[in-house]
Amino acid sequence: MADGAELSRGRATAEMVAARANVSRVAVSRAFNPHTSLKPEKRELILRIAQELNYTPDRAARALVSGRTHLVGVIVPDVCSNWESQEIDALTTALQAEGFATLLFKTRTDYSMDEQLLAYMRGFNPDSVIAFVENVKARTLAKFLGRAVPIYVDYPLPGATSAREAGPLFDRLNILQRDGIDQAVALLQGYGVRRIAYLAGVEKSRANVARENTLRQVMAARGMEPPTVIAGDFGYDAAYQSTVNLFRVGEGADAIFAANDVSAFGAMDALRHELKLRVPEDVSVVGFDDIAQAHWKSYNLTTVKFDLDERVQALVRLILRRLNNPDAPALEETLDTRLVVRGTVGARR
Amino acid sequence: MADGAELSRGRATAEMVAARANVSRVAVSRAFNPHTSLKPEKRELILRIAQELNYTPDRAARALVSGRTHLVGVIVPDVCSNWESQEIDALTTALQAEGFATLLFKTRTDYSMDEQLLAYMRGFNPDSVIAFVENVKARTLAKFLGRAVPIYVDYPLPGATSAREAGPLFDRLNILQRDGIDQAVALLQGYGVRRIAYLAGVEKSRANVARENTLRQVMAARGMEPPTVIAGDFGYDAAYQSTVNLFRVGEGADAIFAANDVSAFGAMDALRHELKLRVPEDVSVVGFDDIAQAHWKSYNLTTVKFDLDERVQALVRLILRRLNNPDAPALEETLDTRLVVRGTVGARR
DNA sequence: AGATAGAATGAACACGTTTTCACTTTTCGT
DNA sequence: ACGAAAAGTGAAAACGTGTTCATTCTATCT
Repeated sequence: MADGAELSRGRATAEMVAARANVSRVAVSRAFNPHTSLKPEKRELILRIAQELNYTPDRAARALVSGRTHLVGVIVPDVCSNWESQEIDALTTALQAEGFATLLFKTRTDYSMDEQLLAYMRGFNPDSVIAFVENVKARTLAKFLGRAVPIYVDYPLPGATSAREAGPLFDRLNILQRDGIDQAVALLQGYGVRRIAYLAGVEKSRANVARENTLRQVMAARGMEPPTVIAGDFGYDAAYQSTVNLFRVGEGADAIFAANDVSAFGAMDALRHELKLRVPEDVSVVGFDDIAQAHWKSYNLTTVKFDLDERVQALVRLILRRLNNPDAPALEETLDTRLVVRGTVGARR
Repeated sequence: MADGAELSRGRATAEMVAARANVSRVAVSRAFNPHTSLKPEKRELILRIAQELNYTPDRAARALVSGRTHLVGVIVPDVCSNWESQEIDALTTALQAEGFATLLFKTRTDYSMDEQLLAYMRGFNPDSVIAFVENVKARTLAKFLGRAVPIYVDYPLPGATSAREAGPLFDRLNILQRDGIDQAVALLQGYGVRRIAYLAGVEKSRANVARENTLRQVMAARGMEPPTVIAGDFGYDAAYQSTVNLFRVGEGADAIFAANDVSAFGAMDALRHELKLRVPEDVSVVGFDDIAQAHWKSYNLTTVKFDLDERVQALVRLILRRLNNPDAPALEETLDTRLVVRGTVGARR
């Protein structure tokens, strides 16, 4: 029963399992790969011995020969931002169930280092990439990512107006913002709101631009004056300050439409605790995302939601599809948004 | 100028760079490894050509021969939980700066699948592991992790009473809860608080047990009756319900000491919006963590803080130290906590 | 100038797996 | 019971890099 080979780096190797089981090293490899032919009892024996020895095929070696790392790179500007942390959470769970793992990278909030970061990430050879980046051109992405599969969420790539045009590597998941925003504006209008202020996110980010433009279109379609825009960065503190300024220095508003829920919280706290105004009796507030905190009693925020689970499922489906079929034509899926009505929109006093 | 080799899998290889630069493949390898001897102008030439060809040494091949993946596995029960998302964020930034990447895994909130998850993670060969797991024994960890370096945060491993005893693989970072909790209790006592309720976290989690025990000890040392304990799970909703029960069915309390900030928010919202009690005039509230939301105006929470940046820096320092010197004796570092006074503790009406 | 130490170099091997390709054994239909 | 088809098998060749080791070149010292 002497297992000829020594412990290599503390881990068992296929060679050692083979020696123990009196089979060839190739048989061990086959035992771990489902679509190969191997006598069932032999496979069983090998797997048992492998378990005894605590053996698992080395992923580095596997990656070297197969070109697959089973890593999915995720780039976000801010893990703490509640929306993104919820997305990362759901994504990690889903990927884990499929035999993958999340490789996390952090870009800067102002999106300034995106290109270097992509190059850095490429070094880890992820099989696929989900990126919340902003200032990167389609061809740069193609250059850096090599054979990896980026799935570019939410917004069109600059330099490629459609998924098709960007080449087969770029699948895309769109969020149709119009429905939810239209429902929100309709609700506000029904309560007699006339002057809406848009509390912006990071100025040139595509999320912010898309939301602001959609809001403008929707309001115009309903015959309303364009919204006042006040600055923000998707964060609480900036939202707080901007809201205070809007009412102290500026002209105020009947309602605030925030670029995301956290901004809405900042606006609400400014209204209530600094400006001594009531929500919604004096000013209505609408958010975007429907993060978990939106239902907390202190805020109870009316907000535009898109279904996170649905989105993550779609993302993982796209990733797996492309990995199994790298040359399939680019796919584009679209998800809806809808308004979740809670307590921050109401009749004016 | 014909570069003899073809494109391999879409990526340039050291062979191709060597051919272009008229040097051997070994020279290319040396150009990318700082502590090797290579004529400066030659290294420069190689690096230039490498950049032209968009070449980076393949990490899978590198990992195969060196045994280093430059991956750090991080296991958390819940990415969304604000404390953990802030930790992940800081950790990712710090690791990125050192040439590593965060490999993220999610365990279940009740910590039930920890062992399988460790085995799964081990398959990816992380160089080091930072785990928020609960029900895993020291020897199981040693078995699964092989040569990887787990750094076990906050709480002693079951089956190993000291870092030393667990063997050289286990460094540890302790949080000294006593100081901050004592300051909080002193503050409460100063305002005449007598009956404190402890709003618990996940029942058997080490974070919860440590906080409850420390609170008991501190209160006993100050001559107070032991706290009433009410159930919780570190989340908002459970905290909300438990607080309502405490005052509707149970005996109430002068102050609530919550296991973490999110629980404290749930308790505050229950007090204010459901029970129509004032904070702090009727009931004082203290949290634990000092997450970003704690300073939001709606809560303005008095809470026990430990410095996240300090902690993350210590963690990364420990990781790098062990990677450079695998056989160094186990190290144990300790961090302090302190009370951050805001507006949720005050004189009773 | 000669001896010598040190740096620079490339050939060969190692890392642990998957895959191809012949080859051998088993299974099945008649 | 025979042949053909199918399934099972192991030797050898990849995959792309880091690391010895013996060799050649260069610069320094006496």
